[in-house]
Amino acid sequence: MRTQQATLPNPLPVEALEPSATWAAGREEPLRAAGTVVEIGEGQEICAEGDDTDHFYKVVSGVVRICKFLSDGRRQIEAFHVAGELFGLELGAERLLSAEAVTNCSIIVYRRRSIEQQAKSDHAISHQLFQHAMQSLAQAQVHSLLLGRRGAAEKVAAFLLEWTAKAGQGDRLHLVMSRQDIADYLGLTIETVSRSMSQFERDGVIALSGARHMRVLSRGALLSLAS
Amino acid sequence: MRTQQATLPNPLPVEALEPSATWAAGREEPLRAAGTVVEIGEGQEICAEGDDTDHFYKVVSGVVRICKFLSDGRRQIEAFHVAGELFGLELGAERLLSAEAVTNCSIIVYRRRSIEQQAKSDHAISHQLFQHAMQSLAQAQVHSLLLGRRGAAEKVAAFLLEWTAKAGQGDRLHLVMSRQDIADYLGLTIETVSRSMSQFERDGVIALSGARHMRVLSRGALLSLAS
DNA sequence: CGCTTAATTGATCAGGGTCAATCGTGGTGG
DNA sequence: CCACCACGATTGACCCTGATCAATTAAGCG
Repeated sequence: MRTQQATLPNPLPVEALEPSATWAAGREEPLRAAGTVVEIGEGQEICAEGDDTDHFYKVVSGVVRICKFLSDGRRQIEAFHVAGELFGLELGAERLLSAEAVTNCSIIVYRRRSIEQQAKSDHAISHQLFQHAMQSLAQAQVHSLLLGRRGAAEKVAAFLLEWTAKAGQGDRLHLVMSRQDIADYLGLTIETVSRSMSQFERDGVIALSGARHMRVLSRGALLSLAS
Repeated sequence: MRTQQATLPNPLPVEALEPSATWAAGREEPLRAAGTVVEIGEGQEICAEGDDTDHFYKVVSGVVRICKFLSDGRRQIEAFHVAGELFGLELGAERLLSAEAVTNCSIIVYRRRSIEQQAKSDHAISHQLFQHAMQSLAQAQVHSLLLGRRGAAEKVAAFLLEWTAKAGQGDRLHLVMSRQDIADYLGLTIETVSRSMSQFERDGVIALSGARHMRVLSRGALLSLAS
């Protein structure tokens, strides 16, 4: 009874908690009712480290970043989440990570207690939560791999590929996040990210039009850069 | 830990089914007798990238490393697993990561299909799988943080702290893995790991006796190094 | 007791961080 | 509508940490 999601592509197939063909019949989307839609402005905090974990969320539209602030002021971005993805679900009583809106966002807020209650009796829900956890895990592992891999160009190339898959339209790509966000996600500085991009442009791999708009001229070059 | 020899179909203990606990509360092993115990020699491969995911595992004794081999020969270690921990569970049909025995190991092999079957009817099992996934996720996030954080000394200090917690006895610590393993886990080279340790010793933070055995003289110093 | 492999140490080099200046873009108000 | 401003991004110069190359030293192990 496992879903037949063979290899997981980058845009996570989180139909979780949505009425799917399999489960919808006879079961009127209980989670939809359990959640409240909320609008969040760009840059606003959704939840913070230390908060209690009595809620979790799903992105309806926009992009959310999950991050950790270190004692010396540095910030590490653990993940970005796009429409359809869950976030903010943690085991402990206190959050270890915070979440912020990269863009204006519309999100659904779920009460953990009530979903937890339903998960006990409704196997479809617990299964979907499990799927979510495993997919987040896979994504976190890919991220670790990315961070461990030396080479600034490799990292930036991998990042661009990740986002052509998530948010690319043909060869066009619009990055909604700042260079600082990218740097904090890749464990680099904004200067290095910027230099890598400029180098890609000089090499004819991408064509920038403004800092956040570009065309991917050679996907193959990016792929081989990202090894 | 607990030894288990039984390989018979699982007579599930009713008491293992959910008490009033939240999903955060770890429960006793509902998986107990559903797998077969296997012995693995040091350095042996347990499963490899590309294998199909029809089994997963639990460490009974010894230490296992989860790793990814890159095209250029570099190796990245995603995680180490010790007694009691599950590993090798993936959503896709093909493995993205491989697992190897760091030391001689005793592990339990579970058939994924059959556990999935049981999880459908036994909420305790699906609950435990979910817990495992969430815990692995948290661990992967900590690892990302470690890799993203610059500073060789910070990384090595954090690694030592991690293992004093996992395998330390008082101030004594025996590392079962090679410098290469440590380096591949931290995204450093063996030389840099070695230099950091030597520096710690010069600073009176640790006292080495052999490469893999040491006493932690100043836990506080390690904590502040790891910030 | 030698042989093999792991670990340490040293010398050098380069990738990327840091500091600083400049450019560009978008937003605001005159 | 345009000038100005503020902030983000780019570029350059320099430096420093950690990688690389190479040589010892230590440690297991038959």
